[in-house]
Amino acid sequence: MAPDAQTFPDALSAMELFHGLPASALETVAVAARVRRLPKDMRIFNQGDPDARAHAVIEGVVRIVQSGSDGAQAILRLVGPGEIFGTVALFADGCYPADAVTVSETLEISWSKSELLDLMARYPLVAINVIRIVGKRLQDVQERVRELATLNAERRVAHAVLRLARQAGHGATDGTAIDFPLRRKDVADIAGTTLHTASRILTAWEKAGLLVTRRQHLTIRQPAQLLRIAEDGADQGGRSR
Amino acid sequence: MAPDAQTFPDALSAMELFHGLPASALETVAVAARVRRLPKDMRIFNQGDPDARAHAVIEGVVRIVQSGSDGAQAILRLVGPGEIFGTVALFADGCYPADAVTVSETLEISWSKSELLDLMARYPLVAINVIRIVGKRLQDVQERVRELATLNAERRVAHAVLRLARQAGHGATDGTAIDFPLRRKDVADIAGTTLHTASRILTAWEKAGLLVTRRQHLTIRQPAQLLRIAEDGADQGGRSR
DNA sequence: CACGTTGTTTGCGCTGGCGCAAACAGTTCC
DNA sequence: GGAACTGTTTGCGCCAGCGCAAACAACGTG
Repeated sequence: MAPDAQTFPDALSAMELFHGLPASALETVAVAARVRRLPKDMRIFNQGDPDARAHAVIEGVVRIVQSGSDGAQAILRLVGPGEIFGTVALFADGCYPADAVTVSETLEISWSKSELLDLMARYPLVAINVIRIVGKRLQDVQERVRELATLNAERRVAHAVLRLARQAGHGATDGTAIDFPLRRKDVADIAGTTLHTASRILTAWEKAGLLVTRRQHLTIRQPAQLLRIAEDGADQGGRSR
Repeated sequence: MAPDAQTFPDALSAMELFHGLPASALETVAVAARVRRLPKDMRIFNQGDPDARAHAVIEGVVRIVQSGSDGAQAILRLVGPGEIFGTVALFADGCYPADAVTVSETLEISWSKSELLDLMARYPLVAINVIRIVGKRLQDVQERVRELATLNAERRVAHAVLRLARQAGHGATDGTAIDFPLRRKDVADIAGTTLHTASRILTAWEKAGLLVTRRQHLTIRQPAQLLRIAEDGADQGGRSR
């Protein structure tokens, strides 16, 4: 697990960013990179910081949060292994548009702007990969805009939970578990609601047997039912009324 | 105004997509392009259509709308002259993620996937431009996610109106006018609220003198006050309570 | 083990803004 | 000019879900 020359090429070649590159290219990439092992709850960068770098997660999870002038904040994304983050800032105004904080202990790798530009110039495929990655993310976020604009709180939470499961779900015998600490507040900030409403909804689902929660931990038992709530808005009658 | 060889290079060189390209490259671009003049309310593509092309607006405005399984829809973007749209689909799954409909008569230009890839291969700068454009858009949409998740209806409408003014505002003597047809329903679908709520808010603002509306037309008189509502949530006391 | 910290649940009241419905006002078409 | 259409305003009732507050539960720490 130590960040040595052995584990790197594997981790790098598994990244979508470097998909399709020859092994020799990965060497170049590895040489240019800065790698850090970060403890839990470590701030990697803050909203508005200049001189952005291109980051990626090798192990662990990073939370991307945007805060408003008031305290209110929205979780834009949870970044898992193999995914990049903080990269679009390089090509826009150079300032990070959100905060990045580790959710659990994380192995992070990053490149400076000039290093990334060099890589893209040398391997144009990297640029294509960036476009594909950012494009997919744009589609995701746009879908979320529609959800926030048109769905009620329960359906938004359902979408949030399913998205988390799809992205970070670790299949267990008794369902799909999310294997990093996830607070009620986090679910709320992802779904665009309050801690209280999110808690009530999750509790109701737990009583209906759709999922199980331990402190900061969540396992989905009946994804089909959740999906139905997310899509139809059909509550299965599990909640008291 | 006719789409002839004279007007093209000008329009193309003004596009951010081709920023920094030599004149000779623009010739290549122009040759590969398909250009169409479209009437108002024409559907350019539909959500889910395969075989996406890369589009751009030369004149006019195009509305990008995403619809849910129920009728509810959100306006993701209004595309003005010089802007590209429908392009990220090329690099993702090849299917358009939303509908595109002309808001007014529009001169549209487009390229097929292979043509765009050729252009990017020949002129790597185009790929960089795409990344910058999509990156900026991603930042915009992410900001909107936070707004939808944390702000109340009035502040969301204020942000929507200001965004429209910034993007498509035509400065007149008596304020900033938006010079394409804009219905109350459109404002609502942008701000993530209902036609009724949007109407009430705009009417209140009109009574307070912040803006003037004629049918499908809107002129901002006091952007500073609007900005204050958008930022602080400070209602200027113009609305009766 | 006692204590502080952090996360979760839940009751209660209140309100923003949604939903319905109806009237009204420009526009286009015949 | 009348009729059909499209867009806008507004009144009214209601409820989802926010906000407050308080109790509870799990965890870490000395």
